Amino acid sequence: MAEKLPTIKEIAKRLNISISTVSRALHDHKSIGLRTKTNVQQLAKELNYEPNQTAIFFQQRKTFTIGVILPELSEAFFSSAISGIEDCANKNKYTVLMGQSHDDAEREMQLVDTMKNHRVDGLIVSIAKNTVSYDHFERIKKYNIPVVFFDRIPNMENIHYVACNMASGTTQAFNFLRKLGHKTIGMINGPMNLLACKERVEGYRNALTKARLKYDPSLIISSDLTTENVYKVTEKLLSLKNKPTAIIAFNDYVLLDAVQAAKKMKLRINKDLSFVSYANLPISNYSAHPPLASVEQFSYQQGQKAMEIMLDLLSKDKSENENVTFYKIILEPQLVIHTKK
Amino acid sequence: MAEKLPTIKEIAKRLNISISTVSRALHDHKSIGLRTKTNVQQLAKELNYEPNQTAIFFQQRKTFTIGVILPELSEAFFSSAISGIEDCANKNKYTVLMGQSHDDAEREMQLVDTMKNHRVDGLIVSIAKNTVSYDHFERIKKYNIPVVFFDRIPNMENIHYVACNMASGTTQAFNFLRKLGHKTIGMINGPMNLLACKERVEGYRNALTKARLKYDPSLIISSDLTTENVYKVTEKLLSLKNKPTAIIAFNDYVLLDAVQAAKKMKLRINKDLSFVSYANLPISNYSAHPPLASVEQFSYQQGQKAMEIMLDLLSKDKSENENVTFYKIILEPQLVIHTKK
DNA sequence: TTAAATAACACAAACGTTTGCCCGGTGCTT
DNA sequence: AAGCACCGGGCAAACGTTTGTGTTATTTAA
Repeated sequence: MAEKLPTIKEIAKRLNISISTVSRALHDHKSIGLRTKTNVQQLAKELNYEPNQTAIFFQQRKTFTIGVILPELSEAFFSSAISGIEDCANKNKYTVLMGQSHDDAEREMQLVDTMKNHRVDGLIVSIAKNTVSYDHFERIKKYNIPVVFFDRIPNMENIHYVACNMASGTTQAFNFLRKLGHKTIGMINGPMNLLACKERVEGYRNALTKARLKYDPSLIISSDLTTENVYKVTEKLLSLKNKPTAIIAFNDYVLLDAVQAAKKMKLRINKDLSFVSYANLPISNYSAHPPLASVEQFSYQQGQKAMEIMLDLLSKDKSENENVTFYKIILEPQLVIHTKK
Repeated sequence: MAEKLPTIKEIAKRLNISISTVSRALHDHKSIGLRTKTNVQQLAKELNYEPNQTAIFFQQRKTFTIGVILPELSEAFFSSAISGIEDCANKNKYTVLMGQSHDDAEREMQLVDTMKNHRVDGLIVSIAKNTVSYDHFERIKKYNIPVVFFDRIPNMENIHYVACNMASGTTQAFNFLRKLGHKTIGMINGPMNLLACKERVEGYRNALTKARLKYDPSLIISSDLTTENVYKVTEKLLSLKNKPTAIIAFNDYVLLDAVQAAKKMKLRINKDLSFVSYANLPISNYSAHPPLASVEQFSYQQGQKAMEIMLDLLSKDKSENENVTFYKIILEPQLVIHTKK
């Protein structure tokens, strides 16, 4: 036990040949004779030789590692997304170094630095909800480490990203509720520094305009997404003179809290007040009060797509990267209508 | 753009001093004069110098990286666990390299190899449900890479692990149902190669013995945990002559499927048939048919504890590791009784 | 038969750090 | 004045691999 791991140097010594020959033999290089080639490969098997990746990483200036930074793994949306990332990475010989920002901008910064020092080949990020400064992302681009964002996109120019068209999703949700007869529709939105939140407003207003309805700004409230705040915001919405009969909730988690708030106010779900939300997480299938419909955001696919973009970026050599066009992949979300059981 | 990253060599050249002096200056080594120390550090800032971790990893034979292999990140139990691992790792300057086995033993093997080649400092694993050969784990131990298992523990000697006492959890669940008046209690168990499943049976039988009841083996059925199989197994249980009035489900996901199966058979949940399950995932708080109680397995804490053990293992030098005693941390699960809303 | 091509391998540099050891100079003690 | 301890710093090896450039024989073409 605790034996030294075998190296090509060791193999070379035993076979009395040079290190470079061993290296080439193991790579099936054509300039090595069949005889020595088999000798080397056989001895390698015997010794249980495994190349030391850290040495290779160092020498090749490439780690075959992708850093993934996201807010919170316990959220189904993100665990599903990283699952898509990892599956795609794994198929292409990459591994995933992961870190959670816990929605803390400071920690996100540190993670970016850590990953940079680890010399990840690329970075896939879904930003923290309170990230407002993007210096750390600007910095890392200088290091020639490509960055691909997904779902939570910062407000930056010239970035690669994949996201869902939340405007369209919101419009779908809105129209769905309209068709059910709802005239006054509220929305619990998220922090406005997230692109997706701006898009939600956009989609909401588009739908209004198309329906020739007037815009009441008080019907859209931004929340910081904490349980307490969602309660507060929900109560606020339901206390308006122009009181909504339906609410579009930021996501399925927010929905759960909003439902609780509404129940406390003695409202009957699906009678006095209906809900639609985003994400379409598995929980909504089993929930006591599922939303009437949910905007599916295809988290797994978003992760997968982000990784595919990354692979493409990495396959091009740096010179090409200079004036590359930026990927902006917009997936079309899909309103999933939940049938009553 | 695409500038060469600064190295200590570069700094040395500019300051016309030796490389070793730069290295020591940056580490605040006492044998370096204050003058040169500040010079070096200042220039390092200016050039935006960052040490090349891949070089350091290589040189130090240590990567400050922990490999984590688990079945499925989309399962809340595991995403919560890895969350605990990552938080603990991050606090201690470690990063997490992660891989999903998707409950496939073959892939698990590959991941172990990949991680070994990446020279992770340690490995934390929750095994795939169909893993029966443990060669890959035996092998990696030879490489002096410590392995800590959690939750899904293989049937091996001399391993470190942290798990919940499922026997005790099952006994708690059983007694809870007994007190509610249930006489015939079924159990949907998982694959018997998992230690936790054996323990479930053990806990079940212990409770029976203590209550001086007879053991009916047909009331415990192993499932492979797929939706179809859970349906099948549930139907089988409910078709017994000695038909259970309550079922202990393997976990909250299995519960969901079992409930559906029961509903198809026109049974009224909580009247004709009651449920208790394990894991206590968030979904059970919002579910339409939550279990009467759930055995909390503290996934986050399990992950955290596993990482703590790992840190301890890594802090000891190899010589000590030879005849180290093996950590077997057993967390006491807690039956959480769900109050009716 | 001779020059040229090729096959098969060896040499050594390079990747960026860390670290044990060495060395010249200064100040202090006897 | 000689001995000593330090202080501040340089030299070079080592970590394991890849790869461009020799260096030989041996074969091939002319």
